[in-house]
Amino acid sequence: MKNHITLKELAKQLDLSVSTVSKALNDSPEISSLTKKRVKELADIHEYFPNSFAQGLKFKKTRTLGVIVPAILSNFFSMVLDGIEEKASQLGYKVIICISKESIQKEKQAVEMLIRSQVDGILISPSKETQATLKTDHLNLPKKFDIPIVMFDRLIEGIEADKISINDTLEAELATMELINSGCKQVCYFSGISNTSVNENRIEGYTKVVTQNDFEPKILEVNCDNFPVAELKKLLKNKQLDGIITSDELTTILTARNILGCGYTIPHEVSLIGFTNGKMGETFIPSLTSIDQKAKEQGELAVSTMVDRIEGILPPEPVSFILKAQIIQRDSTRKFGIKDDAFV
Amino acid sequence: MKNHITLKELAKQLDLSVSTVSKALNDSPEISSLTKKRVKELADIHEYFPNSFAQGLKFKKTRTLGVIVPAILSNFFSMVLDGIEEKASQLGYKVIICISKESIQKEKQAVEMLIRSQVDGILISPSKETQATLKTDHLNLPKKFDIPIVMFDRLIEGIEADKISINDTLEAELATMELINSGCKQVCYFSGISNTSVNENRIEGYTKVVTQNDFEPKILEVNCDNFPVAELKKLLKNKQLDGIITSDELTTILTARNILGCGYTIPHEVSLIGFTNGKMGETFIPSLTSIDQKAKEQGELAVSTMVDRIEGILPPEPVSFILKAQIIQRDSTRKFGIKDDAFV
DNA sequence: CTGAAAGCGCTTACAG
DNA sequence: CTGAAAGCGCTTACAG
Repeated sequence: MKNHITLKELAKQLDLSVSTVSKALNDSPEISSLTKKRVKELADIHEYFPNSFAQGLKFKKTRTLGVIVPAILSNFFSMVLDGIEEKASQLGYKVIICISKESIQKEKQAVEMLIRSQVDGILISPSKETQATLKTDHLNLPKKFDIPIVMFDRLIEGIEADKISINDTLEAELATMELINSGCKQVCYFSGISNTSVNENRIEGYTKVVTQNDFEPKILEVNCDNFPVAELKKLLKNKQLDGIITSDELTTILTARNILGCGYTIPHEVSLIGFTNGKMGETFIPSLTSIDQKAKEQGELAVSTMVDRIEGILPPEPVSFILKAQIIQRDSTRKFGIKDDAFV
Repeated sequence: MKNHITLKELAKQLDLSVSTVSKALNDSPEISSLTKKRVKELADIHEYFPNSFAQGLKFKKTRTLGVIVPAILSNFFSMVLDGIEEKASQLGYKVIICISKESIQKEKQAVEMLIRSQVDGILISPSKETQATLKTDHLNLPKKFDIPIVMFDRLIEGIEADKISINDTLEAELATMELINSGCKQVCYFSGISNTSVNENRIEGYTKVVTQNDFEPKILEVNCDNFPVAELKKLLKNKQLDGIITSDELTTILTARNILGCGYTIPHEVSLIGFTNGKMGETFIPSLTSIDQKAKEQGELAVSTMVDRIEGILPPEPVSFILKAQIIQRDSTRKFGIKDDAFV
């Protein structure tokens, strides 16, 4: 930063005033084209960049967005970040990324840090802890500084923020129906992401459809560090399980592994649809039918919504966008029309 | 940002001067403790944060690091980023993340943007295009502005930068030996990341060991969007392949899938060791023996090295750190001591 | 068409 | 112990 040439220095070398140099560089119509040319040439030679602090002090805009995600070692959030980065750089915004590690404490620190850095807006998917405790004071802070928030994927009611998500309830309904239509009698929901709005919505959708079909809803909590094999085995043995909706990529893969490990076949004995469509499910054998949550699109839309908000294009009331997810048919489900043995 | 209270405003309300308020907030010994108390209380009430632009203008330090990675949808780089973010936030640094998408053009834009944002340092793993063309002018730019660079994983000679990596040549040698020791006669290298220093080093190590063992080195270029199944099948059929080193996670998984798809068994007919240890390989059936490249550690070390550099702790000459990778034994390789049928 | 001046919000040597 | 002043690098209304 030492050698950063300044307007002052440029002005001195050109024997002009700082104001003139500034205007020339900004292509002000006030300045003669000859002067502009001289100024720009020298600026090029010295690789002049305007000092962004000075500009920030003036304009009170940083063209920087803060992003807070619960994790980065997650295909879903990686894809969201990919979308965010791509759209932001396309629109000329920088992105500061913070990872809350599902901790409300780290999330709060991140919010404060981003405010102090004067980001123009904050994009956030809240931590599990925040969603579980509903302690959201720190999420109301940015508003006090006039910094808008866009929440994505995991949403919290009562926070003034624009919201981007899919309809998790509906998508869980559709996935459950899909399994039932393909002949499943005992569809369970395997949850590896407790304490998230997303999970609760999916359970709601799942439960609704299962109940309508006179089945008993059955939810298994999965700790990915210690998969509940015994429970799975019991369900399989007692014939209480022939279809599964899983909540996230890792849970999906581990579930599939363990089903095969217990000696059952997929999709014949057990069918499986997993939330989040990623490489892991795609490359598993058999490849897994997955729900594409439009991660990248959520990221892109979060950014463009934020930029619209910053630029005052949006109405004052928060807006919500709900993207349509999509079931990607692969080999962990039986195809429609091909009936289960029981129906033959 | 509108409601951001300033020192001036605070001073007015307290009937003090701006200087006194500033000093009080910074705990200067010049200020009486009573005054400090009054000032701090009011600052708390108004949730005062110092304006980081103004501070930046003064101190010429932003406590912000720029990071440029080729991709984020990669387990390896996600883990590096995880390490970077964790260490940086621990040391009180913010992180601006840019993704080059393996394009020299995007990489150059990112460098310029980061310079303009006056980051205190830049951490970079260069794009394939940069490594292939060796056009590195844009990587010499930061030095002109006294912004230090730390390169990680993929390195380029001749750039003044601190460097963090593993010894890819050595690790490829060890992996190749491991396969040979377990009885493989025809070890191939499958490359999905051409045009990277990392890849070339691995090929070098692989070639050395294979040649020493009087085998013919054989390298297959893998395009992950269009896996060369025909070539694989031919190699398998002609018995030219019973062991594989793969260059990256996706190539590894696709290779394993296709071997099984061709009707061969892993590890009995073909053994496999893959670079990059991630969830995909761990959860594959069979689980895949992988080389843990210490991704997170590379990220953490890149940050702490950068901070040492910024704080002037390091000697003026660039330093290099080489981390030791580790082979994680899983089920895609035969165990030592269990000889191949041929040896019984 | 060019320039002097004020101001963005902060810090810090210097006075008192 | 407190405050006036200068300065960080930029922009922009205002004068000339």
